[in-house]
Amino acid sequence: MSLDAGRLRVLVEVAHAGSIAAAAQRMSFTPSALSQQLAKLERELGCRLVDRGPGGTTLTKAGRVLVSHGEAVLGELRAAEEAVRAVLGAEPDRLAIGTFSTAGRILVPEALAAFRHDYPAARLSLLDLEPPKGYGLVTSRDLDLLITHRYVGVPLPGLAGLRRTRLLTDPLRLVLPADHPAADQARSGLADLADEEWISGGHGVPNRVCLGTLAKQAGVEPHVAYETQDYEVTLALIRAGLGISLVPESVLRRTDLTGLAVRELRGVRPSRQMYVVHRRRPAALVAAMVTLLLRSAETITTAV
Amino acid sequence: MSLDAGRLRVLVEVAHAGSIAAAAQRMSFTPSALSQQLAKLERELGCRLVDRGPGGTTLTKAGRVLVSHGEAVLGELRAAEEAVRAVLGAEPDRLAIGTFSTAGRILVPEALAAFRHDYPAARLSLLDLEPPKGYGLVTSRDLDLLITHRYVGVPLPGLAGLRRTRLLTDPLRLVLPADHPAADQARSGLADLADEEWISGGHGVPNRVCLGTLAKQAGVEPHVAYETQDYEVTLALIRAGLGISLVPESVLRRTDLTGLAVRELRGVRPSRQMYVVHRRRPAALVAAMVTLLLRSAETITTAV
DNA sequence: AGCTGACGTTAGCAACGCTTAACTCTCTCG
DNA sequence: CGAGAGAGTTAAGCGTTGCTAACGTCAGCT
Repeated sequence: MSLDAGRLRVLVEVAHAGSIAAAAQRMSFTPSALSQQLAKLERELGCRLVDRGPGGTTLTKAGRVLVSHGEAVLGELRAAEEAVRAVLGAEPDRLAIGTFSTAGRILVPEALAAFRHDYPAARLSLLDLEPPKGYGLVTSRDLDLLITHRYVGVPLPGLAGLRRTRLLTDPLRLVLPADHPAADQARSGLADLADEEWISGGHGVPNRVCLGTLAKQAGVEPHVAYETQDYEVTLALIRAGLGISLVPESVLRRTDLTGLAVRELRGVRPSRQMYVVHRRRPAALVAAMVTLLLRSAETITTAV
Repeated sequence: MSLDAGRLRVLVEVAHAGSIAAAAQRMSFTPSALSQQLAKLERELGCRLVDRGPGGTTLTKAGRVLVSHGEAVLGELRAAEEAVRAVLGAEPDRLAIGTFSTAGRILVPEALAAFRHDYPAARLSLLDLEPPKGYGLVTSRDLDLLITHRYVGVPLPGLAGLRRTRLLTDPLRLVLPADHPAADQARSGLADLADEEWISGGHGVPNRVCLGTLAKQAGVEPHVAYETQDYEVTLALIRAGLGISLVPESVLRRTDLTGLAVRELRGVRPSRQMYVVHRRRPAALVAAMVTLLLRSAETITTAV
């Protein structure tokens, strides 16, 4: 006897949604149904898969392993269905793209416009995802394409059977209020800024990890006073004189910079790199979109 | 809504067994149950998957496509289960090997003996399979290892995510009765033997395809009077003076050759090549067995 | 304390899927 | 040529599965 694909789907959905209740809503079931399916799955395997806690569930080690394999199973199931439809003469016309916020503003629109022109019949869907999430959704074919990034110093997620192409390198700039004392120098070292109040992402966010790594190399520990994921918010805080931050070049290019001073860090050249991730043997639509994204990235790079 | 893995399993079993009734027996169900599952699968997809004929079923084009993807799904399901067991500390101890008859006699026993010595706790299972069958069983994890062959001129099956390693090249010899007129010459061409009665496999059997290809190159058409898959039978027929045949070297080495004359074909050097096929990222047991098989193959080759 | 939100449990009911038993079709053999 | 065997399908019956609904439990919060 073998595992049931339906139960695996439940586990994967619960893992993605973060709680049984949220997954149940997505799947149009009652939480009870999912809970029972999970319990049965755990009974079959003889081990716990999720740790039930108030405020949501977290996966056990076995659960994480099973989720990643479950995504592969779901992906194969969809591939099977798609292959039969292809035999019947149905061209795939759906393209689901996952992207992080900045890319969604600076990289995707241009590519999407060109794509609409080349394939007017294609049905596009977009999903916002913050790195390093989303790899599993490509494996399970919920996404055809994932645009993600990685700050240098943060390890890249392993790609099990996926393909990853670098789109562009996005250097990080030091941004401070225009009237800040350090704004006079063209370059400042992290050590010189040890007493500043920093603005960055929360614990574990790549953003924050990168800042921590850089500071550690400089022998200092930054004081993060404000935590936000959103670079627009970050810039507003800086403008208000509440702190300083490292902000990607690509974000700055599309923003009003009045009241801000943009400098380079001394000694190091931090950056984040943007990638596009898709399955091996991409369909025609996927390959076309990758090409357009690369072109869009090139436009940005050469515009520097 | 998506395909059901259980129904895919039914389709795959039916494809392998060649008929609904045979698959039902293997799965301990009634033919009616499988028939209903297949019907439902066809209804869901909106196309026929099997052609019902008296004396068995054959797959439609869509059916063949779905079977190959179904095998991938089943393989992922087993991989998922195995991965969880691995997290729980269970070492895999099962090794299922598929082999064709000659290899089962000349190549496998030596490797198997060494394997038993190195891994006494491993549970081995063997399955007889005639090439080019068996690739799908590796994908679906029914087999961990497939020992197969291919006569030159016969196309190799495509390997979707599998790895194939050549074990050895097995030259084909012309075998005729000891008192046959042509037995005097050390070499004879196929054109010289155009009027002989040949012994070979049935239509579509690689054996037969190879003979046909060689003969076509020589501008003749062989008259196949006796059809058999079994080389022992073939040799017995030759000994009885009923015909001649091409027989692999490896078969001849383990057989009593009295009453037979072994010669080489003039002009061509036909052969069959033996391969071992397994999944990417083989488990420790699989990798060890491959090594032993390669060593066993080397022993045979150098013993020439 | 009492409330809220999230999860687990139990009872009940609907749907699914298997078996039994008939039927169709084709090929085979006396 | 008609009986029989083999393969597959269809219809009816029934057990199992898996859902919902209502209730029970526990942690954190006001």
